[in-house]
Amino acid sequence: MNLEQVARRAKVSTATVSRVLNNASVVKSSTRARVEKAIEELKYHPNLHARNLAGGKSRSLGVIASNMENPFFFDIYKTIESDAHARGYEVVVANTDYRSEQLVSSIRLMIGRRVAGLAAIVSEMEPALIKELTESRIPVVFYDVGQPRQNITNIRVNYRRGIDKVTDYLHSLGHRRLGFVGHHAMLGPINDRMKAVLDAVARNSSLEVKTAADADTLEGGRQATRALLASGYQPTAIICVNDLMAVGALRELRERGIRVPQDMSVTGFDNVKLSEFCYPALTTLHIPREQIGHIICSCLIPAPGETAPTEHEIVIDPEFVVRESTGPAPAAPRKRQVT
Amino acid sequence: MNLEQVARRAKVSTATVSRVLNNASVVKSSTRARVEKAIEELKYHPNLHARNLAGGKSRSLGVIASNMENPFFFDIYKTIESDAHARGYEVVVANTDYRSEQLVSSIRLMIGRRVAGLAAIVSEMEPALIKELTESRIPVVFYDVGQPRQNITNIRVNYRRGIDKVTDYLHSLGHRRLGFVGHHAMLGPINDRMKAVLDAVARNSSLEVKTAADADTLEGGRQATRALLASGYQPTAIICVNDLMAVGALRELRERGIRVPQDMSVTGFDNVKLSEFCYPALTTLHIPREQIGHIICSCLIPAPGETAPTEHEIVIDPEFVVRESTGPAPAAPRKRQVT
DNA sequence: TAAGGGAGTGTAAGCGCTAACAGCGATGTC
DNA sequence: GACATCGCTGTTAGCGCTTACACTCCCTTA
Repeated sequence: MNLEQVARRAKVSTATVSRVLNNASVVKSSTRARVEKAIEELKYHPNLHARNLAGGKSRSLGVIASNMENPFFFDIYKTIESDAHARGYEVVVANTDYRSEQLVSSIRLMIGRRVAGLAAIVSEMEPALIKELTESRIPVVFYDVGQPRQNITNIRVNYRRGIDKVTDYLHSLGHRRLGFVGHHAMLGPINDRMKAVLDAVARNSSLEVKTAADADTLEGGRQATRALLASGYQPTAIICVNDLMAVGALRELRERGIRVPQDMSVTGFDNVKLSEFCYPALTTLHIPREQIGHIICSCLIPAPGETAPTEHEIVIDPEFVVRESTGPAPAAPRKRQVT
Repeated sequence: MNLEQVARRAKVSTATVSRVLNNASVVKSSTRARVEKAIEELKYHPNLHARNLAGGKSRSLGVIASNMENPFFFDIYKTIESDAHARGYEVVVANTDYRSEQLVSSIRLMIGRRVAGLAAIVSEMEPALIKELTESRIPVVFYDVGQPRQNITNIRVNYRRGIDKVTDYLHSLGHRRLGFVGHHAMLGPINDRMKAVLDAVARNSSLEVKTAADADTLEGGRQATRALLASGYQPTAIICVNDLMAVGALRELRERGIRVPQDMSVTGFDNVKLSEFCYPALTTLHIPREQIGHIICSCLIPAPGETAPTEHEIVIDPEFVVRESTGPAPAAPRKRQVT
């Protein structure tokens, strides 16, 4: 089933069929009708590869994320997708599972597909990629990682500011022994969150902290919390690298009979929808995912009659959201509870 | 940057470059090295569209889901993706948001991409699609909807059996007034779940039920529950169409001061990971998502040296999982509580 | 009435790649 | 020494589409 067969059946040339497909208005309506009829009858579906090849363009965006299972990434993706659709673009996604070799192969794949723009919402990085991407001339937006370049825009979150709000708040509630639950991606930005905690502790000699890490999942949050407590360390507050893992932490604490927030405070990060729906609802830091999605799209899709945006680094300040999972530190040194 | 430029730089023909790219073993290793060097230096990325067009094949699968935000769909997708990767296939996804016109356009898109196989994990349907797909000769797997055909395999869940387990269980615990929280996709399979509840109630005159529906999200579950209770109806158990919405229901109940399971029992469906991590953990029905993913892949990707599978309908029996969210019906007619 | 122009359609040259086939030295065989 | 064989590489015809350009009517306009 190709253009030619449709053309033959409609008694026109392939060019005319192509014009109908791309609804160029030059086609006479009677001709158009004939062609459309033929298309319908033949159940013809244009070959997108041929189209892209011949057209040279692609009207599609690539989105690469570390872990789509985490609603944080998904929410950004969702926004990008709907913005892109609104402007007639397709979007194709890829997961990296926080592995940089996956990042590399995904980016190669996207370049191979000749996407019109590429968003990398990832925590891992491969330095060589920057050069490769620069030379590809494709508009790129990196979230969290990478460095701004001619065609590369960076979006960053001011983790330090965010984490400081959390540690200050916890400190003001009397917490002194902190725990940090992170995930396995020990690269740049995640470390930013962790380092921000460590720095805050370093600045204040009354504070201490211990860390644990596991996979970026509900189960991972639970395991990391288990590991943190198994060591015998008795924090009064646990700062989690994100909401998903915080919900996992909540579960582990509940099973140990440790009440939140009476016995232990817990904080998340991202302000994912789930953080309002879990119990207790999470104190967390809001990252404006929709806004990020919009920004990404506006960087990637040139507004009609406009040149590429010149802004190269955008910093976002997370907003502190207090809910139910934090409270005053328990007054007396709490006896370790066993389930 | 195309094959020809690489060929020129490496002083070989385009065919040889192509052979290197497809690592045909016939190329002399010294030649191969020269070509690889040229590829590296030119930062050459083969154009996938040209490749697919010329090759005629595609080694990619399409996966279409109603709502990737719901971990149920995502888990299946994840399994398909990893199986596909293991066999050297790419997978490209699309969301339908439960809208059948989106389904149609997504399927068209996939056909246009000439995917090697197509999985539709959707609850909505468009009858005309079946014929279109049959004629496309692409191997297709439908989950929940559609009818088996020459090239179409169907996977179904025996919702009736599952729901019966739930209603029987609730009945044995003394529940008589039931609520059902569904979502807006009022087509086939979802209705199956709802109809199964209605039928169970019809079979047993001591039971009554009232239904409400909203979006398939946490928030939707909460809203539907609110609507259900706002009517003044006082169920002692709420059966939710899936876990995600059940977690939303849990939230609404908590805010109203209705304790689960003491004042109200709640059940989910799917046994998504979240159902273990929410509070209280959900009584639910397990649907083996990984198994489904594996089945789909095995239907779509022909095993080497094997013909297409002949199995056309596969029925899955959900398994009942009792957790914390269900308990005996409250003894006395409960006074309506206000927050 | 002839020239000009626009509306609608056809022709054909690619887009970048693959793969069948051809070519061509070097080696082996009788 | 003639010839088949093998290992490697080049030539080239598409894959299905888009699009510049050419062309044909038919309608204006002077």
